[in-house]
Amino acid sequence: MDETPGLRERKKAATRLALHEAALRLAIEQGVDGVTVEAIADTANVSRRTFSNYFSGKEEAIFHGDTMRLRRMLELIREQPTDEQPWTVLTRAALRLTEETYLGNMEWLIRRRQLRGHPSLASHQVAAYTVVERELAAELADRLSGDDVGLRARVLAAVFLTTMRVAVQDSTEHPDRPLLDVVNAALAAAAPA
Amino acid sequence: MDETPGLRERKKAATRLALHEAALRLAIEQGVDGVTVEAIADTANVSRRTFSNYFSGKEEAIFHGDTMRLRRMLELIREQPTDEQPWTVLTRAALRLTEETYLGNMEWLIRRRQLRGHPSLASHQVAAYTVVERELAAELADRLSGDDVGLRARVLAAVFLTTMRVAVQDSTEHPDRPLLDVVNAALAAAAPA
DNA sequence: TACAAACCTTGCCCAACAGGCAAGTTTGCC
DNA sequence: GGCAAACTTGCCTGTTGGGCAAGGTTTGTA
Repeated sequence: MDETPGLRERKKAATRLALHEAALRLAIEQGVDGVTVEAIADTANVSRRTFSNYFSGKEEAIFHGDTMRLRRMLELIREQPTDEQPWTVLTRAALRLTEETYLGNMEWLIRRRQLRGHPSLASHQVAAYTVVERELAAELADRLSGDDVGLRARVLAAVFLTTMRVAVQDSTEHPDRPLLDVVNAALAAAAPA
Repeated sequence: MDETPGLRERKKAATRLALHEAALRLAIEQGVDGVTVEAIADTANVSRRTFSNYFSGKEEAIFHGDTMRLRRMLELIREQPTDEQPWTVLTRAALRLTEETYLGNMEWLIRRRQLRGHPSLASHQVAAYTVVERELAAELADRLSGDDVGLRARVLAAVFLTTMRVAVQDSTEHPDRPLLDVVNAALAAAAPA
């Protein structure tokens, strides 16, 4: 374990974060279509060309926060014993992640909710969630047995991620209800037999 | 019921279909990135500008086949009695749709499978499936009762559609296995408690 | 049948964008 | 210190989405 992953890596993470935050802020302020990649890059004190080295488009930059959360969730899943019921593992990871979100960078939730009313983003959010689908499926495949392990793992991963996505979406539309509640209810509704 | 929805509508449907087929064929032949919107429009004997009147990008054109299938599935769902278990309704609709796909335009399945190996499309396929999510959720909400009807309907819709998507994806990667098998197995793995 | 309104297609246009390339700069490592 | 790998930047090109307005087509109505 390298405590400090090297200056280069830290700088990259910093620029990526700066770009993400600039994108998110500008998108909230001026609407997604009102923002240009150039404006985002300027705000992050970086050239437009460099933006392209980090993200393939503004939407990807906007959802980098979600991406980081999902990566963290993968960790939480991998940390758990392999002899537990897969859905139990997933549920626990989801709830822990939600707690962390509240304890730590609650910022995320707040700004995330302000994206409400920019519906053109929906498809890109979905895309962000499906990026980790294969990775999660691979992890789950190790925890399954019987027939069709590959397919069942993919289905389980997709079902879980889509449920999390719906929970977050629903939560942005009902900001008064605690996210933890929504996640709980959503997972309960999706729990496989 | 109007048997013939008018000349104008028929022409539009024809153009849309021509664009879709051109997009699909060219994408299979030359790879998704190797095709320009202009080439697609040319092949369909229509101006580049007109393409934009029908689709927002080549990927949307490519997945128009999936979109039509999903619209058909919505019909199959609406046709069913409202006092059945929602998941039963969904399962039945999925199986009927799969049968229809085999009986009628088997073309779809064949060409669809040839898209394997163009992974950049994955996110757009997901997008195509989520377009109908709200519509399906609305339909399901009428068939649910109890608490959290709105959320549960959205979760159910999302879970079902994502399962269908995974089934189709998996089927393109295992072309030897009948699609009906895959759909069955996927739905069984996702069936909620 | 005539005709007006609604609707489609097309060409022209422009700002935005992704990404290849090469020169200059920074970081990692010995 | 010094070299190699990696990163940033500017420049450039082909592609793209979509606004606009001039024509042509379809539809509904009289």
